Amino acid sequence: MLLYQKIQKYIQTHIANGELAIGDKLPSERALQEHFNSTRITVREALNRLEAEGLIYSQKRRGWFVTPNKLKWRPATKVNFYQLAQEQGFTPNTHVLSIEKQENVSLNQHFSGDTLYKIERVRSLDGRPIMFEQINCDASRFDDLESQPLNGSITTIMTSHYHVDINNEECVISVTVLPDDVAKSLEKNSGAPCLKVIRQRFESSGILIDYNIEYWLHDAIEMIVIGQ
Amino acid sequence: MLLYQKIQKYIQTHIANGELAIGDKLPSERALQEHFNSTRITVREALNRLEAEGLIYSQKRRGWFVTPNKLKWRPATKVNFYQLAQEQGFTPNTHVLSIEKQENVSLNQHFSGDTLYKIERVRSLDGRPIMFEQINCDASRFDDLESQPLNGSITTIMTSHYHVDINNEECVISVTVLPDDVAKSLEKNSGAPCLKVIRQRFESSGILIDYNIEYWLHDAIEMIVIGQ
DNA sequence: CAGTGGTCTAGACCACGAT
DNA sequence: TCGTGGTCTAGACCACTGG
Repeated sequence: MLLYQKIQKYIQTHIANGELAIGDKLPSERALQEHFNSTRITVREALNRLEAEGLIYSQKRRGWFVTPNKLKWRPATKVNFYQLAQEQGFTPNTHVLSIEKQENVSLNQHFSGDTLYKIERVRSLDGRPIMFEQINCDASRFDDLESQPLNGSITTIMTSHYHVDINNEECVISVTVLPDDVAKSLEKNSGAPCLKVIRQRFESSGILIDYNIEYWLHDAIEMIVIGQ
Repeated sequence: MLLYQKIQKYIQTHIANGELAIGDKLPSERALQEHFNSTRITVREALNRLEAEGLIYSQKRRGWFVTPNKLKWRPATKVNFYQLAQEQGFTPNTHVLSIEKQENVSLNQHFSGDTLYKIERVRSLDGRPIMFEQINCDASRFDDLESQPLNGSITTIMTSHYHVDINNEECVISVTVLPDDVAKSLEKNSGAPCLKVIRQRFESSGILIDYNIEYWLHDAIEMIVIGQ
């Protein structure tokens, strides 16, 4: 067995038998290096593989930690983030990074209005930032949106306050890496793998309600999709 | 700018301007190392990041190549792999690794029958293996399945020959790494990131038709999901 | 058989986090 | 300030691929 595999197995075992619990910090890279009479390169090879596997994660310059359970998410249902997270035993939080109006240029293929709202938020579970989202919608349709409580469910605001009826949505899902600015917002190193979701939601008239880009940490989410 | 980022940018640029086209082999790690007066560790840092990004991929001990376009896949529709691939300009292929009957033990929570078929296949686009799947179904429901052409659409066989009506399906999607045996089948290094999809399909009676596990290379697929 | 990627050693310096 | 992870150097040997 290769050395990095031994290190991997060692950590896997300690997690499996509970000596390392969810959220715990792993020994430092140098401590592991000494324990295995090895080098940091090899230790980091093992850590990187465990990270790809989703067993551990790193926060920039703070260290390596045992990954919590994944949030099970059904994108096609209207259950909101707070409810979903709480049902699964997490303490959710949403931090609004920014809301601004901008001219409809880059997204003009999507919206008919000439001014858009752009909202950026970070969502956390038990204090761990796991998702960044950018929400784009028509400013004329959602007049004075900035005065609404934007750290809650935007969907609820849209349906209750603006009387939008969300009829259907389309998600495009791919695996890629966090853009640098998103990585910073999520306290991750640049280049961290993620699940990217582009969501478009429509009214029954066919009009586009919002166009959203979400970046989920790859180890923080499990999507459940029902077809037909 | 960091050295590995310079190397990354160099390769990105060469891909963007077409000097490196889809499927092309990159210069060897040692050639890149010399070109940047650096070391293989740093070169490999850059290559690993480009791989995570999906721009390049490696085949075990053969080298690094420019990633082809992603297959756009709508899991909830019944369009089969061949048709989908051809519509998008790929030449698809399916290789059946094995078909065997086994006792219903590990999956007994899913099927009522006491014997199951287990089929393992690898699917390729333009000669590149991109997906491994294991199909499990009830042997009594699909009598003599091994005499059917298993390198085509199993769905078509089930509907046409066995008169199954597929009513709905549930997919559970997560990001993880290829298990070692799957990595070998796909000519990848162990630890390669992937999209794992567990699909269950049901008849309108609610009976489970098949229980499938799919591993897609993370850079080979883009899923499109329609909700409501 | 030559060249490639896969694994590994034994160090180093720096920026940032915790305290 | 000290310890951490992030980046980087300068090598080495081995297993496998391809010619």
